[in-house]
Amino acid sequence: MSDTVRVRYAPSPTGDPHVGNIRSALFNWLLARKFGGQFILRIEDTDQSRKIEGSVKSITDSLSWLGIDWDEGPEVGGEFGPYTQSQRVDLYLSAANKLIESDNAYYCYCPPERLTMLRDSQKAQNRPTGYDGRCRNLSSLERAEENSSNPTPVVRFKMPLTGKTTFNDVIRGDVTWENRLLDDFVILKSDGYPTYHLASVVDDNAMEISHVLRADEWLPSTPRHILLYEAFGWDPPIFAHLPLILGSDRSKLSKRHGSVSMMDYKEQGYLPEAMMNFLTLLGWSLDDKTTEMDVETVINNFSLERIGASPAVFDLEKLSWLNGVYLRKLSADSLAEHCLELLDRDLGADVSRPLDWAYVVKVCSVIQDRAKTFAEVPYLSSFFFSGNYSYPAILIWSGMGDKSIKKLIENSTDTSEIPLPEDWEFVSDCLTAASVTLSKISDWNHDSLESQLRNLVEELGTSNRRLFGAMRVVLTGRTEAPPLFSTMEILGKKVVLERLQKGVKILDTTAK
RNA sequence: GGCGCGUUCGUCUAGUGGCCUAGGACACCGCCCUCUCAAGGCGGAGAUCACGGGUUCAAAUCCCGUACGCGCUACCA
Repeated sequence: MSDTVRVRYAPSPTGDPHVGNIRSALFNWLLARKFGGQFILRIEDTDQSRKIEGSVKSITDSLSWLGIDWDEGPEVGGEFGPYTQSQRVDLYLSAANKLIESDNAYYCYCPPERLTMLRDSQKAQNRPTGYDGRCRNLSSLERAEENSSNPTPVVRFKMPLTGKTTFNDVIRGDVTWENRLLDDFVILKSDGYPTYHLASVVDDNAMEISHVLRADEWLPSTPRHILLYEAFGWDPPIFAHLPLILGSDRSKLSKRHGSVSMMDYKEQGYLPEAMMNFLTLLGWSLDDKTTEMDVETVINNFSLERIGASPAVFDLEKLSWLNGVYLRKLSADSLAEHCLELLDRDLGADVSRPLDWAYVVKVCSVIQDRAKTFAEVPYLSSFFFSGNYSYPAILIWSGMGDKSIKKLIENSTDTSEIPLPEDWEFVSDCLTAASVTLSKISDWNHDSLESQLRNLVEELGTSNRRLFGAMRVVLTGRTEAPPLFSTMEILGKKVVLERLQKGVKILDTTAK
């Protein structure tokens, strides 16, 4: 198989590509790369009404972001082009004519209204829907007559009335349909454009596609394609229908399930490596215990045999976790690079721009273990950039580990109604003492801050938890933040002393 | 309604007749680490392998049926 693999990803330009769609692209690409074949990008724009401007760019951007490249297609060309179906209409037209000549297809003059009525009455009678073949056996005289009232007929494929159609799906094995249950489907529309069925078959043949890997939703129309190949006298490619990707309610993943377009994930701060890894696992597995894999590993081990048959739910939580795994592998520098734009966008207006690069790198190094996506970084690090935050004095006790107060805060709408505990004066004194101790420190770094403050805990007769916890709230406005000494080192002496003094003031004014 | 596909922990999955008293990962719970939150380490709970029949010395794995879910049922792709 190694030198004959030619696969394609054939999206229609109807908007931003969907996660499931890109997963199909990925599996095709993986197969091509594994076996040294070609991966072809073909734009299926045969539905003029659904075309959306900018879609092709969105498609190529999504692929490129993930690191998926194509050997033939828009931008790169290739000897089987053009790779946009609207530029190949003459091919489909002559293919349709060939089928008419060989009595495998015919003109159908039925107006859409008749088709709708037909379908409605079939539904009303609980009968299977489908074209009834009215124009299937028109004489040339009748055709001429129909043509004068409807000069733009469609072309329908003449389905065999008997027999069965079977094909072997790599993932599902033999699948069989009764021909009499299949109707005469349209292959050429009245606007002269082909339907998907004709266009994909003609192109897959012309482009010498060896394997068609597409979503499971295409399985029911595969017998049509097989029959088309037969009518043309062509050899069909190998088919593999990939399991659907579902939303949490187990229906086909769609907009109602949240973000489904690939670029949304880029914007939400996910890494392409993580997305690639995650998508790979949706329907494929390396073995019984590997979940973290780089692209090379996936390519080297990829095989159709290990693709599962059952649909998979898109689990955002697992994606987030996996993204965290990749995010933690980044250097502080590259993490900073990824976050700079987001920080610039999301940080408050009081933060002066441009952001200081070295400072951002330091902040990122301490945020890294706490972020699952880049998008979370501005929030997680905002207090490093601005002291313009507020907190109720009572939050200090929550920071010191007082669970009952923590609960009170959670359950109250107005925290100013919660009275400060009796030891407020001592806490205030502790903060002042810390401020005095720190003001004497000349070598402002993590280790000396740590040793000085640990000594202070002893002197004050309090605990690490309480002193450090109180300081954390005052220095960050939060009870959850990166480790205190690193935070202080990054913040710098001046800012730390200012915030401590402000904290004492907040405490004292609240208490009086 | 018709046709098709699917069915192993909540989720992603391993499993291709004996290695399965069903393995891994996410999520969950507990412990450790610890100045908080994470990260990390360790451990736990969680699947009568949808159900019912066969075949076989032996079935999650093969066969048949049933149920449920999903997909398709356009001059969309």
